Amino acid sequence: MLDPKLLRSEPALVAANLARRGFVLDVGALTALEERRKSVQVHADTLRAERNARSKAIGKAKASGEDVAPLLAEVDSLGSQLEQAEAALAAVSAEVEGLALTLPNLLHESTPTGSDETGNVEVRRVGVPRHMDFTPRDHVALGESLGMLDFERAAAISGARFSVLSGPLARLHRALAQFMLDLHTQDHGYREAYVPYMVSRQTLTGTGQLPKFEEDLFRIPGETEYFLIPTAEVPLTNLARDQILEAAVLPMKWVAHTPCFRAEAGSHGRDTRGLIRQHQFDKVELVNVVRPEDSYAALEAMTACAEEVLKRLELPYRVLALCSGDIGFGSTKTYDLEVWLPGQDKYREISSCSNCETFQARRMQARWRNPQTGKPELVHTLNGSGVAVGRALVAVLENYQQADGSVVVPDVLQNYMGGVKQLQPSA
RNA sequence: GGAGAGGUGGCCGAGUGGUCGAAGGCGCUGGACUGGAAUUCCAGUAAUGCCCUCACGGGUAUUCGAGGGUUCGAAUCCCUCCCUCUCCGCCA
Repeated sequence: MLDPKLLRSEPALVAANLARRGFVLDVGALTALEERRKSVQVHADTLRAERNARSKAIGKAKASGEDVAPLLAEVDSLGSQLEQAEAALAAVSAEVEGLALTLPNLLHESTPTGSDETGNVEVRRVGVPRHMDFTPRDHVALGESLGMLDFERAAAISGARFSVLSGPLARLHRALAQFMLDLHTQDHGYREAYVPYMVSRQTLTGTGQLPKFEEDLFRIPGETEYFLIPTAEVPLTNLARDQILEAAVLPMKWVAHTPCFRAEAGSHGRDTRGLIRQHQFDKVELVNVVRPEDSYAALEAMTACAEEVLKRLELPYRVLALCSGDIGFGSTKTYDLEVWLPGQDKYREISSCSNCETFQARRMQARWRNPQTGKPELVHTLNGSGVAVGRALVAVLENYQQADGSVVVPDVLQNYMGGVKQLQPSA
């Protein structure tokens, strides 16, 4: 959510910023709505003040034993007037709120302008794709020929966009997650968390997935409404919800390994093959809750933490600064990490690190006590994948494949594989 | 699932229809005392909207788990829901 004060005082400025996203903010309509809200609220407040004053007088009169009947008569018509005014206020407030929740975040000045992913700017490229003197296969061919990856059984169990991993491949998947968790907790100062995978509507509103992107989520019917988390960003960031944090506890650096569930609405026909786009996938997620002045340094640091995963796995990748047309709803600035996939002969997204500044904090009422002012102020929140486990598995399979269809286990994972150094068919 | 008890400020906790944004305590901040500190004493100490003000600040409204209701007036009474705790049952 944007700062309502800024929205009121500088609507043109806000509109100009959002226009870089291709988002059209109707300043005239917004201003008119705001004017209406203001007058309705002042009216209701005035009536309420009147009523309060008179009620107080009645109380005093009663206490001193006077006859309160004439006072009661005076206040007679106030009730219905106030009721009407409050109903009007509730209606206009709901309208304002509804609008506010659907506005995307302002962009940081360093976010490049562009209309779609072709406008993203490559910041750096790390590692060189390995030369293969054979035609590289994609992870589906590799996994299936190893006999460890089964989309047919998954389809029978659940339908499209699910997978079954088995044997050493399932273990490799687990090894990747363990490796990432250990890296971030031991070397990067993150605190591990185990969090709910089912969350409330309010929680998803806090991080910005709702109300606008409900069709991307899985909702569980039942007496209590739950949604499956689309990312651990949701529960981790909401750890700060409705809190006034002491300055000393900042920055909070959380890491969690969770499954993620996405309906992938609107992506029919995209990445239908393989593990790239599934309804269920695992991810190791990083979340920072920081003082406002630290958030851009934190974004660089968090991106470096995600990159370290790929460096240690010796996977070639590049870093993109997402442009205004491709960046997420709640983010002011985002770096995507794209890993090299020989099977697709291109770089594919494996991590996304974003600074949300106060956008989520305002929705969640996540604050800290600023020692300078002594007042509660909104924190900045950041999130980043560190990294997507399923896609990391894809990258390992494709980059470490051998001519004979076997796959070498990266050095840093061998301890997690009980000494297994290579995935062989029929293992 | 059954029975009971609760949810009040940063924290603990009093408050069963009016002068209650809310006693008291803790914590925190400032001041006095001290060579410095502890102790002690004094004072201050919620958020948010709107209006006025260049500003300092002031006014007003809302907020006592959430939402409805009763009433001139609700932290307080009624209804629904959520959450926490205790005991029992069940269970991983």
